[in-house]
Amino acid sequence: MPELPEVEVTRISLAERLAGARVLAARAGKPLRWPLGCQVHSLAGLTVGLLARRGKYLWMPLEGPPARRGGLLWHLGMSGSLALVAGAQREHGSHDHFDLLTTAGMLRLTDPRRFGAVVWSSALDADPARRLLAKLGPEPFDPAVTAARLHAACRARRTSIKAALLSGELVVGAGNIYACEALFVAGIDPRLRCDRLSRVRVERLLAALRLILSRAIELGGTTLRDFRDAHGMAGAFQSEARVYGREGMACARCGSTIRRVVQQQRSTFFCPSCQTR
DNA sequence: CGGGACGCCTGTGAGC
DNA sequence: TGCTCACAGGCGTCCC
Repeated sequence: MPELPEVEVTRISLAERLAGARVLAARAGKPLRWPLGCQVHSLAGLTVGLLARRGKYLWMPLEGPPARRGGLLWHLGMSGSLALVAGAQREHGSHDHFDLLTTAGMLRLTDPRRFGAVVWSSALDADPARRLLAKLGPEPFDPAVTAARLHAACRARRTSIKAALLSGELVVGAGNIYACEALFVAGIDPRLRCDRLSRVRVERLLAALRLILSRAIELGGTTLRDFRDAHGMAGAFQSEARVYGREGMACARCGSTIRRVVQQQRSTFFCPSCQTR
């Protein structure tokens, strides 16, 4: 589910509520992608700081005495979501794999496929957090990301532009939905080799990506099935998708039939007329 | 070294 | 109705 917009929507819906809250207890359910890396009871007594996002990860600082302080790095995987759970619903279900009971409510990670993770790290720039974030590209809204720099990065890669976007090494944040949608807006064939993109087309792609990601955040993300923000609200971007999931349907812009191809084991949707090589 | 396939895990919908 | 198969929002690891 969660690409950058869904993770950012989650962050926004949680940050103010949790800031300053005290951790009362924690509970781990079935194993997630990586082990937690600390004892659940060692989290009690720490104070939640301001939630931050890096790529599709959330960083939750946990303040306390120097020997105990650190934070939790969260990832929602394919099917994860975070919710502030009301008191009456504290009984956990079979897909609820991590609970953080705080003075501001209970934060619960629900993740049927368990590709997500919650990992303790003593600091964001210490392992294991440092290692997990080490290969991430720059944030798409970072002003330091310019068309010129993105173009230079593109010229060094021979894979398809779709695969390059998904890798998160050019810029982080685009997953399968937003990579497809941004390439549609930019009018670029997803099969085009990264190093063949002209400077002007890279400029259009960067603008399209920023437009799509910011619009998705405004709309509360995309809810295909599971995604909810921390208050249980579904996103609405799915109704603005122009190509993703629309194989065989008419392109809203030109009427051509939307196609699906497979690139690196992932579906890619595109309009064969609007998107060119 | 870059690039692509694999595997992790569970649920769902389509087709027979 | 019940079975099997394809596919699903991510990403670290392995192999060529």
